[in-house]
Amino acid sequence: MTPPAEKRTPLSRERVLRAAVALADDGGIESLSMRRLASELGVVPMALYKHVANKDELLDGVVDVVVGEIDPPGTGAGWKAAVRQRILSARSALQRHSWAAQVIESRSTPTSAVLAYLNSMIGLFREGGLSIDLTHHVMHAMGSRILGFSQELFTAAPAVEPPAPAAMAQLAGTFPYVAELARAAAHTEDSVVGAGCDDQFEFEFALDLLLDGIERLHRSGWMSAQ
Amino acid sequence: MTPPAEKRTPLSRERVLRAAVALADDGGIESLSMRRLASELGVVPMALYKHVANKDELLDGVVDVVVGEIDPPGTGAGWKAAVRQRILSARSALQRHSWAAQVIESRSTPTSAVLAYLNSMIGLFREGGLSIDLTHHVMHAMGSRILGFSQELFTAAPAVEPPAPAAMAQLAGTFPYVAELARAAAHTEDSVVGAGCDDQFEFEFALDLLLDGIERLHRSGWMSAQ
DNA sequence: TTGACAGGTGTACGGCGTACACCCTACCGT
DNA sequence: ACGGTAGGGTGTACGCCGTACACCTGTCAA
Repeated sequence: MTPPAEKRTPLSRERVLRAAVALADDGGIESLSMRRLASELGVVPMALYKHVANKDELLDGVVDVVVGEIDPPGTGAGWKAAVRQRILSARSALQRHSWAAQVIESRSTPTSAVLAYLNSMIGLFREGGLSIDLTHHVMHAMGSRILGFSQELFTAAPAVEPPAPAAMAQLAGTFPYVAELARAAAHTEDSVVGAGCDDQFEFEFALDLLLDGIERLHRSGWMSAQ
Repeated sequence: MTPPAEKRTPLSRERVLRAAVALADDGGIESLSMRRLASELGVVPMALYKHVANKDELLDGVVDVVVGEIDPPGTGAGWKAAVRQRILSARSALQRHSWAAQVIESRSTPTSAVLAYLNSMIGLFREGGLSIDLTHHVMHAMGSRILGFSQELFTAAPAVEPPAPAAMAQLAGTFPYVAELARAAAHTEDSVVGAGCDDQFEFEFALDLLLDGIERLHRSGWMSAQ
């Protein structure tokens, strides 16, 4: 009995993927289910399967969306600066979608967008003059950090609870070194409120530690035993 | 009607955790469900909840089991050798349970076994003479590698399929640098059949890159800007 | 004897991914 | 004008998941 009404714009793979990213952005990755995504799009769950083969492919798709947000490599400057800048760009893309790292890690096979990114990254090293041999090992050494992963031990939410007064005392007794380090980190909180550590600083510290080491190996003409 | 029969030994938290580890060891992490675990133990699913609060706590428990397998720190030698050896021990524990890295990463809060491990790791640096400041940033820089994580971009199963002849050609066209690197890696396969890369070598390469950089910073009296 | 308690059971609910059969609409060549 | 085909949305159903809740049973202390 409803008049023709405005006919909703039909689904499309792209619309599905964008909605999936949006859904994960607010609500976290665990709220991205086929059923919820469908209802978000005002559609029955099975309708999605006309546009993505299954949930795995959906996840591959959202990974491609996120990776697509990484800036293209800059020009000029040396390989070191170019690599550094690109990785920081990747990191900021990952930070815009806090669930993305976890999803990328869960994939067993790289999507072609990821391959394209890796390809251009390898290119930066090679065109910077690094040998294939060194470039190969360097890619392994950088690992997922190349995609901007922080690789922290625990993403932790202690941002919400300060140190907790009593817990701190017990910590000091059982894990004195951890406690000492936590205290030291708390002092340096010239960053935001009580977040503890300056993630950006830590990331760049680690990144530069690696890049400097690589540069040293390169300059000394390092190569693996035969 | 069955006679009293031999009464099965009752469950216990430890028996549950051991069975969970065994179940994940063969069958992978996705085959570790409360229901399957229960049936493996000849018991009804809800029985498990008398020994673990919920699945999250079960996972925390299995993490503790795995972390408990890491060798205690060695004595003598310098901090660098001690750290190196301990991390390699952690790595071998993670390799014995290939699902463990993924599980540890999925936890949002460190179990106390992990904290104990971290504590002793921090201790190695501190007792080796590194400043609190440097130790702090170093712990961040090492990140999950401290637990033996490989941090490869993709664990990939290309071990089962060699390079695939046709795919390789297309790869060369679209991603020339990736292809070049893949070819280079394939040459060096002095390791096993066609696995491609020597994971152990790559891990130690990255580890030493970091440790050498850290040692250099330490010797030069590095400290963060105030 | 009683009663508390630890530990195993059975039933049930709501969520998940997705197989399969269906239907409706738009567009095609005749 | 007309039947055919195909793309895209639907409805139902299955088997899996984690787990809340009420229940039963055996053991041991008081």
